[in-house]
Amino acid sequence: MSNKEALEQYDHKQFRTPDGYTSDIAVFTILSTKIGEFKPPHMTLMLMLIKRAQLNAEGHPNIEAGKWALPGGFVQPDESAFEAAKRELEEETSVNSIHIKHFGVYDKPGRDPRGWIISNAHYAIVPEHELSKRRANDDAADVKLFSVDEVLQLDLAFDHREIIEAAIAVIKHDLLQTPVAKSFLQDHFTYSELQAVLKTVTNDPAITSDQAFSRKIKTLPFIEEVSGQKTQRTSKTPTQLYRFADEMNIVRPIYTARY
Amino acid sequence: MSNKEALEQYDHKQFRTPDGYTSDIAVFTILSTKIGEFKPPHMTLMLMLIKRAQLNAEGHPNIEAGKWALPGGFVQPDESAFEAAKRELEEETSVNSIHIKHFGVYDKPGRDPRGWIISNAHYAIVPEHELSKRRANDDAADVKLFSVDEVLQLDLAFDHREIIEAAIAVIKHDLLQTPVAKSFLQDHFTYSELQAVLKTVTNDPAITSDQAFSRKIKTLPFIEEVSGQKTQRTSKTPTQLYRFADEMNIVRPIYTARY
DNA sequence: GGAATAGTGTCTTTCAGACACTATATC
DNA sequence: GATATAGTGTCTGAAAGACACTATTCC
Repeated sequence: MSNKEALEQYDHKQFRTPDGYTSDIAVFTILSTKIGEFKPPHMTLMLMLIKRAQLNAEGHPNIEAGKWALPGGFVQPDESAFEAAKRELEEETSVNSIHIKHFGVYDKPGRDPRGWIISNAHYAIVPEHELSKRRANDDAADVKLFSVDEVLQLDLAFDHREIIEAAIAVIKHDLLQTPVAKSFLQDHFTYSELQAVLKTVTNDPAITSDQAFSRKIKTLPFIEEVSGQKTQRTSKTPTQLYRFADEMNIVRPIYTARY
Repeated sequence: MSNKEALEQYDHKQFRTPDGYTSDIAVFTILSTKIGEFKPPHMTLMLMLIKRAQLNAEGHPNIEAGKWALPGGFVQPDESAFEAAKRELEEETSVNSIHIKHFGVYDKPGRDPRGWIISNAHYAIVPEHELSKRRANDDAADVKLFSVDEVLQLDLAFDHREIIEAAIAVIKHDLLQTPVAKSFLQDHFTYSELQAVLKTVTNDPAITSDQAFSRKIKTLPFIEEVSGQKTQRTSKTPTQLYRFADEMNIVRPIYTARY
C-alpha cells in the first residue's frame, strides 16, 4: 500500500520536535467544615498543589525548586495525556475513576526553562475523604490543599499561575453549567448540601436562599427525589434526599432563556 | 541562581519525546443561499477540508494521500499552536483576525503512522466571502467545503473523523450557548438572519418561529437595536437591524433556569 | 417553650407560547 | 388586490420572586 512507501521516505527530523509532553492536573476537592450537629455544612473549594523538592529523583538540583506547582509529569509514548493524568493521580492520591477533564494546552515558547515542553492541562474532582492518602512523591517535598482564594498568592512554578487561573474559571463555570456538582457529593444528598457546593462559586440569591432553592430543586429535570428517604445529618427535621438522574441533556440556548 | 544549576544537570533525553506537534483547524463557514429578492437567506453550516496530495512538497509519496483532512501543520518551536493555527489559516485563506478557539488535543498512541504526533485542534469561523481566496497549498491537491451532514461520509485521513465529530459538536454547542453566532453575521443583522444561523444547528420552535423570535430578540441583554436603522435585504417591509452588545456575561446556572 | 433547619401557602409579576391580527412594501 | 415578510395585541398558563407562615425535631 502507498502509505507504506510514504512512511519509508518519511524523516521526522525535518522538523524540530518538542522536548517533552506533560500532563498536569488541577486536583479540586471541597473541604466540608462541620459546623456542628444538625447543621448543614460549610464548604470551601480547595486546590491541591505540590511543593517542588530541592533535589529530583536522581539527586540532582530540581528545576523551580521550592515553588508550588500542579502535580503532573511526562506523558509516556504508549499513553494519552488523559491516561497519564489518571495514572499520576492514582500514584499521588490512590484515587481512581473520578471526574477528570481536559481544559487547555499550554505551549507558549519559553514557558519551561528546560526547553520546548507542552503541557496538557486537566482538572480533577476528588471527594475529600479520598484525599487522605495523598503523599509527596519523588519530586515533591510537600503536598497541600489551598483555597482557590489564597492559592494565587503563592510563589508558583513555571506558568502554573496562568494554568491555575484558567482551571478555577473552568470549574466555576462547569459547576453552574453542568451537573459536575455531583462529583463533590455523595450519591444521596439534601438540598442544603448541593446548595453548599454551589455557594462556593456563586452568590446568586436564587441559589443562596433556602426557601427558593429547596423549592426549585424539586423541579429540576436532572435531579430526582429519592422517595421516602430522609436524613437528619443536616438538621433535626428529617430532610428529603435527592440524587442526580442518569441521563441529562441540559441545553437552554441563551436565545431562549429568561433574563 | 539555583535554577541555572538545575538546568545544567538537566538532560531531556531521559524521556522519549514526541515526534511532532501539529495544529489542526476545523474551518467553519456558513453558506448563505440567496433564495430570491426580499427573502431571508437559507444557511448551511460548512466545513472546509483539504484533499491530501499524492506527493508532498519534497516530491516524495505523501502520507494518507488522496484522503480528506483538516488543514493544519507542524507547530514551530517559536510559536504556540494557537499562533500556528492563525498563521496556517492565513496562508490557506488569506484571512486573519477571526474567531479561533482551541477545543481539544488528540494524542492517542498510533493515531499517526509517522510516529508520536500530538495534534492541537482548533475551530475557526470564517465569513463566507473571505473564503473566496482559498487555495490548495503544497500538501493539498484540493480544497473544498462540505456540509456538516455530508462530511462524515468522506474517506478521512488519520483520526480526523473523531476530531471533526468533536468540532461539530463544539460549534453546535457554542452557537447556542455563547454569542459566537456574531462571527457568522455582519455587524448589523435582522432577526431573520440571526435566526437562519441558529437554524443550522437547532429546530427549537422558540427559535424557528418567526413571531416568537422577532419578539424575543428585543429582550436579549446581549443584543441591542440599532436605533432607526432598517434594511430591505430580507423583505419588502423595512426590517429592524440589531447588533451584539460589547460585553456579554451570560451565565444562567442550570439550577436557576426554567424547564 | 426556644432554637434551628426544612419546608409550604399564597400573592404578585413576569414571561413563554399560542393565535389572531395589523403593517409595509413590491408587483 | 395578492403576496410575503415583519411585527403587534392579547389571552393563558406556568413559573420566579417575595413574604409570611407552618412542621419537625432536640434540648
